[in-house]
Amino acid sequence: MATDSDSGNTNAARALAPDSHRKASDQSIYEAIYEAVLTQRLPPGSRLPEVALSELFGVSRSIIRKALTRLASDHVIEQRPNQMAMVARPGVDETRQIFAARRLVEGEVMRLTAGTLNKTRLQELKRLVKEEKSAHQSGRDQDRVHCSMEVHRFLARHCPNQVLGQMMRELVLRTSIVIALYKSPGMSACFLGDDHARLAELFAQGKGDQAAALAHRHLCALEELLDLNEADPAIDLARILRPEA
Amino acid sequence: MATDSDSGNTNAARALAPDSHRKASDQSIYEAIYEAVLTQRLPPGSRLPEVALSELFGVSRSIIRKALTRLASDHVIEQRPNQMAMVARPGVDETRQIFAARRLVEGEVMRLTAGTLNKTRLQELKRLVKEEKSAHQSGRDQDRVHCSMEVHRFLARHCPNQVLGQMMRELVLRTSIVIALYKSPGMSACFLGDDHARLAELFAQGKGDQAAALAHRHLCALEELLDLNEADPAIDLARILRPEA
DNA sequence: TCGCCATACGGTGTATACATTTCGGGCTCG
DNA sequence: CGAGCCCGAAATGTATACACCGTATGGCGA
Repeated sequence: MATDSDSGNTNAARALAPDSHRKASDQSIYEAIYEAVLTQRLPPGSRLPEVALSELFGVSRSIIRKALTRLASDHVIEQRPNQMAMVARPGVDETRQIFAARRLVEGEVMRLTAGTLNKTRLQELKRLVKEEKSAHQSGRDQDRVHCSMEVHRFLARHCPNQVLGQMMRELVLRTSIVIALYKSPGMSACFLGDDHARLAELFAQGKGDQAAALAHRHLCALEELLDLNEADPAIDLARILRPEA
Repeated sequence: MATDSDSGNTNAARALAPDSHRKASDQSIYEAIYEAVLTQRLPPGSRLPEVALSELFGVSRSIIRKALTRLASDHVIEQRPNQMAMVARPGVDETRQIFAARRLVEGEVMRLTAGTLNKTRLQELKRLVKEEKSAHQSGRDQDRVHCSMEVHRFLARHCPNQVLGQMMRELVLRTSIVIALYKSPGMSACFLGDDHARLAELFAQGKGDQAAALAHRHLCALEELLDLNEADPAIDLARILRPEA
């Protein structure tokens, strides 16, 4: 069986900091890991050793520990006593709850945000959607995922209610994690991007309720695409071999 | 240094731990501060010096800093560089957003939770409501606040969707903070407890939608009671300058 | 007397040393 | 030959030392 630790460590290093992250603040480290998890460069279960990270970013473990504590608080990573932190690996039930919560929150964000964006913001949104489509057609899956996430995060960022916006951002991240965990093999080829384009259109027209309904369907479709009914045997084995309370 | 009542700083000490918290873990410290803020023993703006806390709990600053980092992540306290942490003091706009978010989340929690409680749980809920009423009639405001919070936290804890439940718990805490900040003078005498009793009744009958509607009205009424409209800087300044004796 | 500046103090920011725990390799015994 | 035990490497948990920053205090000059 492939050893988790080896691959996880190496991948973490490559996915996080190419080279230039000397003397980083805890905020920048938090954001680096956050971004890496969001774009699925750090897959669920990736291990994050404090010493390796401290050497990577050129700071002491204090800073790393602060960043990890914050990430754990946001459910991005799991921290167990005397064990290396790892990117969160939510179970099936939690996954369904995350989707349900996100449907609720994102729907309201849509309602509140539609019609409040000026021309510049709308252009930016449409550019994101366009870029996502382009990345999809070019087969650049990494970029496609990034743009898809950014569409949702853009809406969360410009929601008049920033409390809800922050919640939505956290849920978008957790959604990204569970998608990476439970996506079926050919799923990356599936194109949900039309939804984003239509969403942008509804935003331009200020039709909040319709945008909310579309987002709701969008998320339902996304959840349906996941292998939540019969988890992969590999995942089940991984879960069984890593017992916890 | 004199630990007399020279300033409001050391009030935190009295509100947090009488004496028995030697050798506490970061989790217990987190919970102690969390509980103190929730029950308004630590009012908004209270300062939380790391050294004082470390001596109070009998641990080093490392543990304190971890607890404070988590509390800041949950918007319980505000942390500025090179400045003492203080209990959060949200502005008027954020307060409205917190209420709006909580209406959304708590409504859904009601819908999901109603009808799922067994007899034991229902009894426990009714006992809480009863205790709240008793505390109110006896004038024990501290206990009344505590029970009122516990009613909502109880529902959040038993919501089938724990992702939403956790969100609701965070919103309940933030609501408690802004209530302490913006409540009008005679507000503590106002009795919203009947709502809680009716809520418990609707839960027993499994009427989720009605429970959600009631919770919505409950929260609207609560928000209306706050001094949010004429909240000019004078109020904030008065609160800040007050030695809080 | 009022206002300004230098200095001291308290507090946080960061790094590091040491203790404790976990996990894996390798040896030994049945 | 296999199972169990021992031990060491490595990671985290905790405490502490030191540097930096912000603030308050007190003196000095106009």
